[in-house]
Amino acid sequence: MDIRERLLGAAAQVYAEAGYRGATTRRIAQQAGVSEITLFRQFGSKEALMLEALTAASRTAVLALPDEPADPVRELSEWSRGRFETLFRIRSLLRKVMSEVEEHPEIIDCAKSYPRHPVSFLEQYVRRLQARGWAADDINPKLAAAMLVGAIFTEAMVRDMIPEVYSYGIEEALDGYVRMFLRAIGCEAGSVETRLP
Amino acid sequence: MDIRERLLGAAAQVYAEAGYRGATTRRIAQQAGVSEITLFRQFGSKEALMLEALTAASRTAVLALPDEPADPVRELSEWSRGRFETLFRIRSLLRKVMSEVEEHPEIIDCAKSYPRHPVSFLEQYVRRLQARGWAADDINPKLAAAMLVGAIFTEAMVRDMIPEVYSYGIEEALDGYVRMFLRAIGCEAGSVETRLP
DNA sequence: GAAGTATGTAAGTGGTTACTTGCTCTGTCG
DNA sequence: CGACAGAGCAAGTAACCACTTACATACTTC
Repeated sequence: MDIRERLLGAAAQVYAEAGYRGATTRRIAQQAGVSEITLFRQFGSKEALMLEALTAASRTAVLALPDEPADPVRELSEWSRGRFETLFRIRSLLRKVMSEVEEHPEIIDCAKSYPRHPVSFLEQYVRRLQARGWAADDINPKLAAAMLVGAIFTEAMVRDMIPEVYSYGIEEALDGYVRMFLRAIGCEAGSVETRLP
Repeated sequence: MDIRERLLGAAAQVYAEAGYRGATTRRIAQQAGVSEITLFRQFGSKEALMLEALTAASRTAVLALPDEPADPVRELSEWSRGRFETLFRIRSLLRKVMSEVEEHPEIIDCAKSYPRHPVSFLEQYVRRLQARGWAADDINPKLAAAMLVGAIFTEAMVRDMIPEVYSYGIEEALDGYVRMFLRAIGCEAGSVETRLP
């Protein structure tokens, strides 16, 4: 593999493990299997390396929801599961970024290369459900989306930290969240099928 | 004020700003307005100081919910608001703890001096709603509690980081969460009053 | 007033950090 | 074969880290 890419990958991994201050150039070079001097010759400084590494690492595509809702339970279950898995996979890196944004605001700018935030995908989906009469009109779509996404986000962040609180299985949890979410927005289990042509 | 307490407070504050590695003994002593030597004479080492400071800082009482539910909307709104304010106030410290648990597992042990976790308070409340027939029986109380608490937690953690996503007001958000939560567990707006004697 | 306690200043310990300099090795290309 | 580019090695820079020693100063307490 290319040495630059090895260094970028190692930088992201070590940063996820130890944060900015803990990600020493020595440790990154060792992880990449190259000498520390090569790191500086390639990127000039630790800051330049970390910025490029985090920008590359935050390029994770957000799963889309169908434009035409057909089976909300299935579609939302799959989407929630994908959302959780993405967040859970990068949870260490996310926790470091969250804790260091105040000190290094520039690191969130490269993480904000997101074209759109997951909440707005779900928000649009809720709007479409409302448009077809499958969800109550007095629901604020943005708030509803934020609630489900927030619950999933918390599972991904906290689950492995306080296991005695989050004792249930993740499958069970996501299914439960989706079911309660649909009830909350007035999209009951049987109501969709009966309204289908 | 006592010098020990000043140092403990300063340690917690600097830790919340800069994390463990960034909370240098020099900076803590400066923040407390004492000399660095006094810090070491009082606590022996940075580690001992930080452990004591974080243990003290995590002693935040969890608001209780009434044993006898009477007005779910009001009771849950007040509880959610208190929960959010607590989390939002210590959000910087929480973010640091979350990002450093993997490296320093001992810091979560002192934070776990919680007698009970907020989720279990809400879980018990949902059980009591179910016992009186105010909530659906097919709802998993622990999951329901985790969903609302997770949504509030996410608001407290992320709100000030990506304001363009969380554009609505926090009052509006908490009210919406409580309303959707009650719908989700089958505790509709009018259903409680009609069942009251 | 003497003794003891708590705090301060000054200076320095060894270790680690990001980063640099000078030189050597190794592979590729003409 | 010879030129050259990219990588490594050894050593060293100044700054910062947690922590220590030696000594002076204030304040209380008997």
